[in-house]
Amino acid sequence: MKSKITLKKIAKEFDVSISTVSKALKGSHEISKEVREKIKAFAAYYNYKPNSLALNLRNQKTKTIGLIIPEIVHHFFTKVISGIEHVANERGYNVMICLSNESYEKEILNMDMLANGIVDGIIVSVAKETEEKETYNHFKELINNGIPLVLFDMVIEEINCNKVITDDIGGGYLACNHLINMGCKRIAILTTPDHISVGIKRKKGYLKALHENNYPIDEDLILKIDEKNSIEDQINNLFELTNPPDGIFGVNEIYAATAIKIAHKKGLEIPDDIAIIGFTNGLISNFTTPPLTTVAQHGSTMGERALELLLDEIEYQDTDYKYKTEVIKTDLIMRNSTKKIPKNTFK
Amino acid sequence: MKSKITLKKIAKEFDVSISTVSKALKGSHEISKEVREKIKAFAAYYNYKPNSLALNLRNQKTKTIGLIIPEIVHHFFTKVISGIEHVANERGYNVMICLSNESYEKEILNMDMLANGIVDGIIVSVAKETEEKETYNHFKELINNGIPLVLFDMVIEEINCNKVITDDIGGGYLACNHLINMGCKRIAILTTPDHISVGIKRKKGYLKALHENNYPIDEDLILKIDEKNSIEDQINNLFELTNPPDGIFGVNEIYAATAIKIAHKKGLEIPDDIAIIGFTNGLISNFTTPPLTTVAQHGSTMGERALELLLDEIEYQDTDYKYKTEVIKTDLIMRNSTKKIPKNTFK
DNA sequence: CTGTTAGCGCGTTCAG
DNA sequence: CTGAACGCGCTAACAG
Repeated sequence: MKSKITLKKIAKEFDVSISTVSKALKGSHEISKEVREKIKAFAAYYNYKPNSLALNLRNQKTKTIGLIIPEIVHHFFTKVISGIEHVANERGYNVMICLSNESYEKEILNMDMLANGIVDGIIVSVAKETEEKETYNHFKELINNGIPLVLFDMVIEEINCNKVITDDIGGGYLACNHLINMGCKRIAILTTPDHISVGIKRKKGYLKALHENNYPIDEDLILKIDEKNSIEDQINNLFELTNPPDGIFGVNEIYAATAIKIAHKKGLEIPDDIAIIGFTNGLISNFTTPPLTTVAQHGSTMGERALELLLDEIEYQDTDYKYKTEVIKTDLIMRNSTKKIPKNTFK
Repeated sequence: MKSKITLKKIAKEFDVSISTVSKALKGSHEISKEVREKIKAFAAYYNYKPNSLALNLRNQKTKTIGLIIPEIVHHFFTKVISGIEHVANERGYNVMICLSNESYEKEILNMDMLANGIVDGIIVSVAKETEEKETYNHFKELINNGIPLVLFDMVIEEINCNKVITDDIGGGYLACNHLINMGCKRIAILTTPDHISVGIKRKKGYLKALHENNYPIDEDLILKIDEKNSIEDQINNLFELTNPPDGIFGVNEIYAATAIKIAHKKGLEIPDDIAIIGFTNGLISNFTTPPLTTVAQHGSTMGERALELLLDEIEYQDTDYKYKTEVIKTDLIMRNSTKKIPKNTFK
């Protein structure tokens, strides 16, 4: 268990000064060829690597950026991470990933940790609890301390920084409109409670599509799922309505996949008796029976853009930097859970 | 964009020395109560936090550990990360996650990066390419440099360090045995090419179960899937055999779920015509039709144990530390893809 | 061609 | 009670 080799040790070995070694290793012509080669060979043999801590301290930058996400067991976030890693590699940065577990406390803990000089900038998707509490001082402090911040996915309007968001309204519209085109007459939405902004936005898109097509809005068909209780039970209630839906839009993959599961249990045919569409093109969608039509969110693009914006800000020289909000469009991925022959054509 | 506050700046503010400030903030009784309070108040107001880089450099430890995994878009790895994060939090450590993308080069790059003083220890699941190449010098160097290393999941026998592995043989045995108990007569395995050790081990368990039950071994039923080509096409061939299987064991979730998909296409009933079992209890298994019986791998337990072992080594004082290999048992998660009435009882 | 010095931010002697 | 000096490992400006 020998400890790491340092400039100092090499210097002692050859009985020269530390700076001579430093220069020699950088191939400086100030140092005689002879000494240079000797030192280089020795360093190579002992696998010398400059200590990053010391370099970072000296350069006042670390070439690493911090990422705080609420949960990692989500396909969307893993895609975001892939995107971030991708551009981080290209531009010579490292990524430090932290999980807030949707907790306000842990989000702050993570931010404090990262802010102490460890990273050059931070990318955050805000925890649900923080969004609920509506206390955002930790973000403001961060910005006050001059540490670049990019929010993505779950963002906060009032914080002045770069942002990357999904076009949730457009996506919700896309989904609902698709069901309408497929001939559905009673379209339900499985959404989140009111404090989750992405759920609200996707619902807004849903309502917009209904409105444009002169569909009535039926509150019975708007199910706000409380994740503290059984998701299956709540969705089940929808199927037991006297006037049940013939189309369902789940604002995430789990809700939609669970709806498929329950439809099967009820002996309904998908998509003939009921069409189902999800949001986020994750791992599950491809393996349900039938495969789930879904609104793709392009997580890795979001990750890429988020880091690019962050690095722009970090590496920006002048003082007139101005923040952007990028909206990433969604796409419809057609699969068999909605391949319904339009009713008006046939029946 | 004011830059971060430091001891130096506080010292200048009150016209005292840096060390006075340092002591005051630590509540040292060497400093007069008056000065102490004043400085503390000022520091709190400006949200002073000691620079981690400087601390780490001074203390020669960083309280962060590195994690290198081949891929993040895998439910298993996200569970491992959760487990690691969990004990990291408890014990005051941070985690730096890096992706090797199954590439030998990137694995080395990541290790070099982490080894330069950034982390106190490293946890790795070896990339497929590394396993294929069988060149493990980077691990040996790391150990030579005195940096604690824990391998998990994809491990290398010949490297002398702590290890945490799944009981893959036991799991394969469990899966195959279950199919036998369900009355399957011709059991196929969807496995990996021969250089992937976990695939080999799961197959070994499968063969053991066949052997114990006096089942013949039919090479036609052993399908080594080449992921460079279409998984669906390869599995499809299995169904077209003149003597097709009535039970399938997929060594991972994707293979098993794909088998379900194809069985549907062929118009087969699951589990009556064909029973299917997977490995790894991921997100997909719960949402196939029927839900997939599977061998659960306890990723988060593996993560917890891996970090615990690493911290044991890091914090160990004496020189007689000896390495362990922990084997994490698997469990059978019964769902409907194998709920077959034993043939010998009925038919 | 080589060495000295200073400084990144911090904590810890040791003198005063 | 307070401050100067040192060292963690490294680089860069400046002397020699």
